[in-house]
Amino acid sequence: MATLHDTETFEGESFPSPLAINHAIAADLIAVLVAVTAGEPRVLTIQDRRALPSGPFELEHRSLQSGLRAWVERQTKHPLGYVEQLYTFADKDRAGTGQRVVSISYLGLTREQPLAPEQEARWLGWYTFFPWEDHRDGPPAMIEAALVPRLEAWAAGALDPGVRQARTQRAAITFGLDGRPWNEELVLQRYELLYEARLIPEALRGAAPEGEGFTVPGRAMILDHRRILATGIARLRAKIKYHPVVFELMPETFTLLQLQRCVEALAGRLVHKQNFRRLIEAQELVEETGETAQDTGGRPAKLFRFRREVLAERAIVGTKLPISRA
Amino acid sequence: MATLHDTETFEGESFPSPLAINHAIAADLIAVLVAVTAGEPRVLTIQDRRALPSGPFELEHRSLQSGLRAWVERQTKHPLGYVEQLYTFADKDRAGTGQRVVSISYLGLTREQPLAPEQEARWLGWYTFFPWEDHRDGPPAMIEAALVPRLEAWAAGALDPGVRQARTQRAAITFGLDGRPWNEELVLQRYELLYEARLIPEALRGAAPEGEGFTVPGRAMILDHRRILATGIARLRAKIKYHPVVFELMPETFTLLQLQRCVEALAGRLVHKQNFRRLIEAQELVEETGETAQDTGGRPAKLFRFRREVLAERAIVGTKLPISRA
DNA sequence: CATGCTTATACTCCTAGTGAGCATTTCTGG
DNA sequence: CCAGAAATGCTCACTAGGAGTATAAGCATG
Repeated sequence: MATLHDTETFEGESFPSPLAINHAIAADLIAVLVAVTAGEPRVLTIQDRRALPSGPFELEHRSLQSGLRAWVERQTKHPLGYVEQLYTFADKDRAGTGQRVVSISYLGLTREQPLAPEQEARWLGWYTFFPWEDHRDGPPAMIEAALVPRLEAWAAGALDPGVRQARTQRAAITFGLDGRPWNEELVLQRYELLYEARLIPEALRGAAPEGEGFTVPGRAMILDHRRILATGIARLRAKIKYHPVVFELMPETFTLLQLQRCVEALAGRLVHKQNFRRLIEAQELVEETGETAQDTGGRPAKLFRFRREVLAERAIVGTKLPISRA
Repeated sequence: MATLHDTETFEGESFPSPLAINHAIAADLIAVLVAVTAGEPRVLTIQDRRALPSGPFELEHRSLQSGLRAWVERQTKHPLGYVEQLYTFADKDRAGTGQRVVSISYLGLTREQPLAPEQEARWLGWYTFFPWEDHRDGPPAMIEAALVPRLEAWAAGALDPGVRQARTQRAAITFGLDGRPWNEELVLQRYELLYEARLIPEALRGAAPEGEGFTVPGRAMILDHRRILATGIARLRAKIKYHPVVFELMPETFTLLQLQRCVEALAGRLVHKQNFRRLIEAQELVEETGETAQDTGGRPAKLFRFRREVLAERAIVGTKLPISRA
């Protein structure tokens, strides 16, 4: 049928009926599957650790979400505790082939299970892909050593002084330079900045021959998979602050320090122990099991379990506007 | 080509290559276009106010986002100040035809412009579709009068006492019953609750013949467009709290009260005037133009303009975890 | 078995943000 | 001149959350 996006008029017919089929395209699902093991955030990868698992668009399921869940659980035997749609990518030439592919990406939280050795899938720490994102021991040295000089060169390379200033400012804000605070949620912005500055191997593909140009440490992935992973990390780092999803990554029972280490692993930065406990307990997110963990290396810690009831008891709040409660 | 989602094994080949085309499906874009006119939040509709504008999946553009922007601006002559992807819907039988359609929905902010009279598109206040969402004059009477009794009946209709209790609790939380606070962000949850309770005409289609069953006030839309609209409203209500997008809905210059009325219109609730001003000025989001508006009916108000620089100066923050700044 | 290391747990202090109300100023319309 | 409507300025009280101190309870080791 005729599509109308060339029509310059805007009359009755100009908006096609929502029932009309406009373009047949190809679609698939891409999953960012996250677990936290031994205090490290990890993602499931395939293809020699260079790709995120992607799968068919299943037609049988009630919803995309349930389709994704069933597919992952069948393929990996990892039950998914939490699933959330991330973003739909359909940029031109994503695949580099001229082929238009729509990829609907999802974030899934799980607990790492042993993978059969013949399987191609591997769990890998996500800081392998984003070494500049782990600030648990302070800002990684590679930021000052490798990123800053190249970002400065990139900024200086702009002809227009306004652009130069804007690039410098963007780098300073996203990477927390010049005494600015580090904002762990800007994962995607940082990746995109490095991409624009052509410091990411993925950005050089097609243009320069592989191997040319200075690139920055951090494992590359195929196509735009690293961007999708960055999107997932950013979403998760934001989410843990107002929704109790961390517990989907924890074992059934855990100590408060384990919980804290898990949050820190995801956020890539440390939190104040006493305040963390105060916050968790004030919200009544957990309850004691009555047991203690003896292998802490110090005073035994009480074991806790997530109070699943809170998911029903509460709705997510979080208000920044001066809203009257009257 | 063969899809692998029936395979129960998980070996090398089980994850198809991301380049593989798994299913050819139909895709379109759906836009929630919002403006605030005369203190009322409005959305652009077509098809006798029963549908959101939807359009073709454009292949020429660099990205989905730019494709949507170009399409809307060409069709409606409304420049879009802000565009954000909402959600991708592909649930089975969304269209009711068995046809699988993927709809990528977007939220766009603009300023209402006159529409040519022959155009099918119409701006309509969004509370026409969600009369229970406007709490600017206190909770609408229709909640107590029309919603609560039917939700109670629905809850009581469950055989299992646990389900009864859960339904009652959900209704109480989402609608702020039993002295609970009203949370304006739960737009989608409220709509889905009413949908599940079969109080929404859209939920009765196909099952019961049209006209049967008690439904609740509020204009219906085709397919799942009202759900998409609810998603957009919810997203916008959340967004205005931590990102300065309201200004995309305002004229070039405005008084602080106009700005406040705009926020209140979107949030569906009132804010404390003095605190609102304090917040806006503390964040240095606006600057005085030097002029005053005389037609306020009282003391003339200073006119302000949005300081666009803040978009570059700042990154969005907002932290709820006890994160150390050291 | 005393000592020191490690971790858990309990309090205290301080400050920025913010909800709420009062008071004063400056306009318009009778 | 007076009432009404906003705009604008200021105070107050409370809370969340950042940071530090102090104490308790285990283990390893000489």
